[in-house]
Amino acid sequence: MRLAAHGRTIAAMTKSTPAELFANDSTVVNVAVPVPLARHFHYRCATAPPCGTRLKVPFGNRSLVGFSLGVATAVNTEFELKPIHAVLDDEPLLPPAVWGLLQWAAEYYQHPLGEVLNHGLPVLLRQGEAASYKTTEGFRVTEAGLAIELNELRRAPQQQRLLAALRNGPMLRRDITAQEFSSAALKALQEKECIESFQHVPQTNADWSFAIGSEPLQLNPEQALAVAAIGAASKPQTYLLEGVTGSGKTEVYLQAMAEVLRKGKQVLVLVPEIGLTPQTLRRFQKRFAVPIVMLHSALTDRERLDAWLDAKNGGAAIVIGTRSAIFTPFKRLGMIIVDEEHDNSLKQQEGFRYHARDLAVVRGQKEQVPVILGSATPSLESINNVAQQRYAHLQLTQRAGGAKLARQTVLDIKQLPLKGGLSVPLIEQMRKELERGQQVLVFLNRRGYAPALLCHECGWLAQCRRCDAYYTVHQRQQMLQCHHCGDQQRLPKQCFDCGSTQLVGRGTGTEQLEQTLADIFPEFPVLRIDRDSTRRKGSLAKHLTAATENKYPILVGTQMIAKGHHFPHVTLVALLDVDGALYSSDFRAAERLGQLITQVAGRAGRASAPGTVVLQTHHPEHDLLQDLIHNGYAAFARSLLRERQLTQLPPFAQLALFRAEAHEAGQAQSALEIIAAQLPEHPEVFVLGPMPAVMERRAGRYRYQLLVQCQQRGLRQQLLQHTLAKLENLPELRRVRWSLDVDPQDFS
DNA sequence: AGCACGCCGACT
DNA sequence: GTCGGCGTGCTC
Repeated sequence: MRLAAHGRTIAAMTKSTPAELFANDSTVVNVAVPVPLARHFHYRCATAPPCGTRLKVPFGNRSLVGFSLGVATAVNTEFELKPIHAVLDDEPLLPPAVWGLLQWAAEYYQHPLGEVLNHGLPVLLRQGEAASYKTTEGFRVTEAGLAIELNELRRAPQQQRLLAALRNGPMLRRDITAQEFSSAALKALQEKECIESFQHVPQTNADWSFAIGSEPLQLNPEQALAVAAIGAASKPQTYLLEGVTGSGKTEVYLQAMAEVLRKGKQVLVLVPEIGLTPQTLRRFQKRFAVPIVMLHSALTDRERLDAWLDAKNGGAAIVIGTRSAIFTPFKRLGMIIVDEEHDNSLKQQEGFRYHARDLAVVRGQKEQVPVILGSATPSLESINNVAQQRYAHLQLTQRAGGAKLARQTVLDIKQLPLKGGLSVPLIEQMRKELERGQQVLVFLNRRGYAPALLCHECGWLAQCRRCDAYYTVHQRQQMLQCHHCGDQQRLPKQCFDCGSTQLVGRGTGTEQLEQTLADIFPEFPVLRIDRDSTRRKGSLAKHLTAATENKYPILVGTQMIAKGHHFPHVTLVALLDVDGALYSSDFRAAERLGQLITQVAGRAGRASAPGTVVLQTHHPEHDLLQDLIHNGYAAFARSLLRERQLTQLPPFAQLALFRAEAHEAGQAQSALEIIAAQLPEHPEVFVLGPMPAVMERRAGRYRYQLLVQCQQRGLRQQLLQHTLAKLENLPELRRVRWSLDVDPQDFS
């Protein structure tokens, strides 16, 4: 139906065919459809569904759920429009604040509105489910069922058992079948009219009463000041709560929240990863006797929708969730808390690449609620926003209970022999600590046995066939594994090049470190915590609990242990290899290293046993390390910030990164050249590239990048908008995968 | 993103 | 002779 002869504008259609003029579907509605296309689509309908309601619409030969954007004006199309299939909501699905936030985000991140709107919804709503609790069938005993003697059913033991169970209270069908009652027994009892079915509706109360569970803790002066400042603000604003590890940030959150909850308002808490939430949840539950809802990945789609509805209807007082929870609708939002605001996992790294912390600040402004960004190691962006007086600064410099911050030391390992990554002085220091009955934490950010497999005779290294990377040796599984594309193969016995059997692992991973430590300290059990040792569900929590008890004097871990958990018995923390980040090409490497070291150091110690941190390095004199160790993260971060200003890097410049991937390097590169050619010349805009990504080939694809650097956000916005519109239909770009990342966090 | 249409290899 | 590989083009 694309032929011009068949094509008619709406105007022409209504003029030429009077029958259609009076047809029921003469209105045209604008629809945002969840496809990666930066345009909207028009459909016919009788009366335009209100803007913000979901519609079911035909799209190609499939049927999609999209959002009504209201009546379309100036429709002039060559196509005959299709009618919408159905209107799914009576009223706009999202409250204006969330709708506005999603519109804002689509524009800011230059991502198609249809996909952005879709992203803000629980899966079931994306699929067109009604935005309501689902009633489920339940069963309860009748008068007759109560009157009957259980003995009368002795010849039907199944029925007897079920009736007895139901006499204790009604049950849902799914619980009945889950408890191994037969559905035949259920049916039989129902036919005897001993039981009846009813529709169970989940609790939908839109209100909760505020009650304190446990008493608030006594605040130190700094904490009290922070809580008071948040409570006393005449106008809601954003706060950066910068508190050293163990300074009691959570207590400040709790007491600031109490005020909000007391007024009957709801609180949204964003956490970087869900590994932390059981702890946080327990603490919140203990303090407040109010409904708390968690949004985590283990929920079923229905549970997630129910939680979403609880927030929207006002039934949930507190919602704790990861980054996508920033789009949760609330009936009476009163505060947003972003814990560990520096954490990279708050930025989505695929598709719709938004930063939940930044959106939290935008949402706080839109809804006029205070936003608290908390961290022991704030991002340079947030520190700069404090300096620019966009955020209020709240500082906690004292550790709770008088605990001292760990003493940080540098251990020069130049020319020292290493045993599985450990230097002799470190081993001796560990031995001292262990023999005093203390716990030791060894941090190594590399899982597996060894990061490469080397032929001792010819120097050959086992290289991934799909990436510019070496395979990691996994000894226990007898496998080679590429940590970049997931490719696996059996551990070879012979060199592919010279056939030698002298194959050895080069470098050290946590698996090897665990073994080495077990050999050196046979009397002290070792516990390893990394993605490999905690693969099974719930085993991370189990490992973390085991680590806090004193059963394992030696802890080995990766990134995973750097977050949230506190190990009070640990008095010595060793970081084995921090050198990689010192000379990285990524301008954020130093910031991340400082955060990592400080966070890992903060896992240790308590009042009676302050900790020591040992950094093994080949560059003990490096300015970054010296600055961090002698002046602490706060000062370190501020000197990095000055450096960023001199070099005109974020937060003093606004970046956007185009990425392209293709099976041939030339394709990826020329795609970005085409994009670069579309970028308008401007004296305040710098374009860098196209250049190959740090790992040029990954999973069989060549990857290139094009960096756009701007002084002003507004300028960047205009520029990107203008450019993307032109890219829309370029046939040269169709063969490659390309994407745009606004405020890129990670350049890999 | 999906999904169909469309031209070239290893299989009943 | 077909089933199916993924290149390329379109979606109101």
